[in-house]
Amino acid sequence: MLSKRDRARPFVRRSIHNQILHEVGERILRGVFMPGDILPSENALSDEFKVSRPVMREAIKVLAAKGLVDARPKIGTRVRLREQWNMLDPDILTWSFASREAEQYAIHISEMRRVLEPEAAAIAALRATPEQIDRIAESFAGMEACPEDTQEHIVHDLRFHQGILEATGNPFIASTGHVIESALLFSFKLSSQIEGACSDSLPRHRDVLTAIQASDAEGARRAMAVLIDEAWSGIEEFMRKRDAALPARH
Amino acid sequence: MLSKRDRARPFVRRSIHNQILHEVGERILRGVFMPGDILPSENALSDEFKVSRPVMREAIKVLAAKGLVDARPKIGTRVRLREQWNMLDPDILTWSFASREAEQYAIHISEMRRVLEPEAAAIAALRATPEQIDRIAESFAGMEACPEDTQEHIVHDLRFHQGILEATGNPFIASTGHVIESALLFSFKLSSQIEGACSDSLPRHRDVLTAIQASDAEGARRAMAVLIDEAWSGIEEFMRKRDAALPARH
DNA sequence: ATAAGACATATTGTATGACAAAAAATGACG
DNA sequence: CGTCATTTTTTGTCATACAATATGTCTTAT
Repeated sequence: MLSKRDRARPFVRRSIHNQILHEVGERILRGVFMPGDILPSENALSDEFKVSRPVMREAIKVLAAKGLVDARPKIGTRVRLREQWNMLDPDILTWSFASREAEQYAIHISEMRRVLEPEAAAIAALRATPEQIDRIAESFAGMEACPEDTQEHIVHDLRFHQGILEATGNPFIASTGHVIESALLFSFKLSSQIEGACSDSLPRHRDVLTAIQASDAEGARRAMAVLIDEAWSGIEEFMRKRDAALPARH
Repeated sequence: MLSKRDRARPFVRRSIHNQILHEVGERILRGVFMPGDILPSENALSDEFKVSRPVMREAIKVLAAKGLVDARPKIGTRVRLREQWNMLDPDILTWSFASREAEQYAIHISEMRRVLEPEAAAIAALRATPEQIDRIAESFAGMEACPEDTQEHIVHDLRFHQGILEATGNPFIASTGHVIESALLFSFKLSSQIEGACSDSLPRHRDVLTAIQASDAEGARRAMAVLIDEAWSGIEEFMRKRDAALPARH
């Protein structure tokens, strides 16, 4: 039942509970279960997924914890309105990109990066400890070592940005790392669909790194802004190309 | 067992499962269970709280969903490192302010507001629909109607800021509303401890509103920055006063 | 006929007990 | 002494039963 999706996501999903959580969560994000809808009863769901009710309940409780649903006796489990969803939850971010509006989400996430990361870089430039700077520098070295558009490159890229967020010393800003992660994964998925056109973002990353090493807040802010803008226009270009190739979309 | 805390939090906690979730979550944030620690086994915990194991498990699963713990067979349920916690989760935000580092968290949250909200106001100034502007204006009217430092005033204040976040049209930015909420609740709790000194933030709010109504992005950005800075310096002043009054603080 | 109240009903909430699976610790054997 | 099987502990899963809750219906009295 989940075979296709399982192949797409390499990491193991140990527990049955987890598989079901992701399946139902994705259904909600994909609009199979719409906001305001009442989910099938726990019994019906546990029948459908061939699991016991406790397992089903654990999954539903987790969905409720993320703000996706609201369970009440006699009423049932209702899908909450989108405004109530905790879009910054890592799982919800993942599921978002399985929905039909994935590109809309990408646009919004990019906008959020544009708000957060330049400022984070500026703060990091002022506060980063030597160890934190080292970690950012190592990530950059890793990016240089791996060819762009490879899985490994993405990992280092992510570490680079996450390292900056953590170097702000602000745990709340650091927690937005998941947002950046999903953005990078999306751009990777997209760019792997089209040949060539690697934007070569290394010089921009270097600018950010050197500014942070020099405790140059203003420079870090600007370099990061340029980096994100370029990355985003690269993605936009991809999408335009793809739309031109496939004129009959929807 | 939970009576003191129950009195402090007016809203009902329907299910036992929920009470336990909050109790254990708060213990983790308070450092009773430290990162790296293994929680007592499910059986031990369900005994302590006098609940069945399924209920205990549901609570633990929710904690795991928020990134606080990681359960594994034979190993147990380990408290994850703080960097792994999803600090933007509404519950974790709430529990944070029950910890001894509440004021540190407040500082960090304020910094995050300083990053997010001015930009959000600028975006909202460009994109807000008439209905969204109406909602912001109504919230402002509500703030004018209620005396500062009342529960009602806080509610309208929160709606004001949340309305701006939603008016960005960006669901991820809108989801940061919980961060602002916890900041407002904290400042309310703090200011209710000390008499007088209402900072009178109404004029600043009006500045933001009029800028948004005029689609003046730059004006909205600056007005919001001023608003947050003033609010924060008010809080700082409170804390200084209190520290002066209670010199023997650990 | 209408309105108020009691009751049936469906759904989530909680409890109990048992077994499966996994992984670490232990002990036996080469 | 090292390697492999065994034991053991903890979470993972299942099955079933009953309690609590809120909706909707149905009865009854005015």
